[in-house]
Amino acid sequence: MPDTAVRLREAAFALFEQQGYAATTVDQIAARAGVGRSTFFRAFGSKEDVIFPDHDALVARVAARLETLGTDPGAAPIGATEAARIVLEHYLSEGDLARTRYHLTASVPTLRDREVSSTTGYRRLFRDALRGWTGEAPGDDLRAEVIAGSIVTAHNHVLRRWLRGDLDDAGAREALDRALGLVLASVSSAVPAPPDGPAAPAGEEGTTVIVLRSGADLDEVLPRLRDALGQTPARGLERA
Amino acid sequence: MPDTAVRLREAAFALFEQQGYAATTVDQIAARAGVGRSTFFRAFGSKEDVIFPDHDALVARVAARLETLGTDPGAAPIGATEAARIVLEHYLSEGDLARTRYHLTASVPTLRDREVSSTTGYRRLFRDALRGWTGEAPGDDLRAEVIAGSIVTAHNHVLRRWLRGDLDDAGAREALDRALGLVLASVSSAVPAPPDGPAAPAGEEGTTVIVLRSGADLDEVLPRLRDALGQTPARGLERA
DNA sequence: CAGAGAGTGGTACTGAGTACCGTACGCTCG
DNA sequence: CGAGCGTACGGTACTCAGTACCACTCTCTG
Repeated sequence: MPDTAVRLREAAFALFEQQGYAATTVDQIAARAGVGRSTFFRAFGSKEDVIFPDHDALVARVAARLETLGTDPGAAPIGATEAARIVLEHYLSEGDLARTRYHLTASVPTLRDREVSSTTGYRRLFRDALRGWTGEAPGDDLRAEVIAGSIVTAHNHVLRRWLRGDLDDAGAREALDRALGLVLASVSSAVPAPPDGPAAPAGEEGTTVIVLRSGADLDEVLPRLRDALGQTPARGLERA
Repeated sequence: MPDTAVRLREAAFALFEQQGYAATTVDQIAARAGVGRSTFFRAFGSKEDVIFPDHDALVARVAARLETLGTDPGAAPIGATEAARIVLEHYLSEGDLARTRYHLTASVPTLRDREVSSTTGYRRLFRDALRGWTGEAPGDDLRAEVIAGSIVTAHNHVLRRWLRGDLDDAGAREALDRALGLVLASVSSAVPAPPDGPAAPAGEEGTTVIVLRSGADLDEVLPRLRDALGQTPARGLERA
């Protein structure tokens, strides 16, 4: 990052913390950094961009890691975990800068929207990479989307706890491993057998049964289950 | 919606489709609707808001449905499914208006960000409601976040297919049932025992069974279900 | 020394969003 | 019936983000 951009970023963060984001004008930032207004917009495209500087580079690194995933069923969870760790490590290396940004984004709706929309970029990245794992087609990739979303959610959950100060660096790394483990374990039951053909496995026509809080009265439930299934032969959601 | 707001919305959509979003000014919208510029900003807070009119009301309806969830382990998935269906039905009732908005949001980055950030609102809604199910604390609710995110992802996946025209109304309703079933099945294994503490309903010990895509092989499934229940006597998720 | 190119500052403009004021319409209450 | 009152509207003036453009000044090179 060029020298001018660094001075602008420092000036911006100082003013934001002092007067708030909305009350700070680009003129003030440029003046404090000792440069002209044009220079600010040349360095950062917008007032928001000064908050999220090297975001694009981070996305590129994650994308590069995810591109090596392939279709190996075992490699996908490991690669995804490593990709998520890249993002976490980036924030850890930022230290207080990341925490300052967190307090800004938490309080300013505009910045929160911006951050949220950036997580969508990660979701897309993981989704596209995971398609090789789930064997789904681009328009019809529910499982890949759900798994990708869960990974990003798990990462952000841990990151937010670190940003709030609930976790130190080591604790965050540990928590990310555990969170991703839990997510991938509960989610990989939705991943079918490795793709036989190019598209979805056609032969799978089984019955999926979810049982919640099954008590001792199983023999009482089964007949009612049979009734329920008889009433809605094709598909449906029944509560017995 | 007042008469003036309707005229403004129609004028806005017409101009957006004709000239594009960025090239259309608020002055033009107001002029076409036959009102002053002030009136536009009184009716909608901003140029973006005219695209997402009754969004707040929809959020409120979903929130109201989710508030009745409680801690009953069986009620949570059903209530969440119904809440998601409220959103889908809203879009279905909008018809072409929703599809026009989709094409706008798909092509204009600003509007896409806006829509993405609105889905975060739904995620929060579901997460908070699901906490009673997972028995987690507000700061430490990874499972609730993952499940909420998965529900929203599944809903949006189906919605997007409908918006693209891949699904008709009936197909969308059907697909939502299936998608939520798949998501809840793969995810509810991550839900631990219902909280033993004060939140748990003490007397109710029934068995909740959700059946999805039941085919003709019921007699083949039931023994395996019995086995599965035997293996995990307290609770669990099995895929037969 | 001449000239190309990059980084910079300044000026002028568009357009969203806000604040404020005057006014017209419809209402109720005396 | 008329006086008051609240609401919706139109208009003006302003701030500020973002864009376009031009002029200047270095530095590096032929």
